[in-house]
Amino acid sequence: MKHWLMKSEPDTFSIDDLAKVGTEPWSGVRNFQARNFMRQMAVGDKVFFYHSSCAVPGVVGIATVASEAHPDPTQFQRKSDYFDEKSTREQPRWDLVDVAFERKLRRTITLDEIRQHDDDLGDFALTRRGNRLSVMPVTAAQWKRILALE
DNA sequence: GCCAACGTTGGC
DNA sequence: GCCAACGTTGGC
Repeated sequence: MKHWLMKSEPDTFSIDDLAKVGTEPWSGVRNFQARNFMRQMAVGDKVFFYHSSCAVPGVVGIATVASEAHPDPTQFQRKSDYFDEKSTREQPRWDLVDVAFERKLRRTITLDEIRQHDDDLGDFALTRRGNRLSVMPVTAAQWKRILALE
């Protein structure tokens, strides 16, 4: 089983939104590296749900991967913000996975806190300078250490 | 294949 | 709202 971190802006889609719907197709990823990570996901993988672009950025919950990667339907929808004219049904460019709610953390493990533990965490995409990836891998050791902060 | 211009992300 | 950093695009 692998571990991941997925970012979401709480104004758009928060952990409470995920709790409400239960399962959400993670549409709208339009970055090749992030897409490739989703292609590596398997059902049952654990996901840190991370709130970005907000007052207190950080890990707010845990989700699980609920489907293999499959084509993101929004890439075909002309009216969608995520429409991609280079995508065809035969050769879609963008995939998504379904993400299922598992639980909210008892408190937010803030980005600030995670940074303070950089030495224990080793190389971590989230705190790498200039990182903008919205989907990234987390090692088992990083998962354990971050969760221990809860 | 280089690289400037542009758009986006995301912390602050 | 600012801006650093980065990915993508497109001209050459």
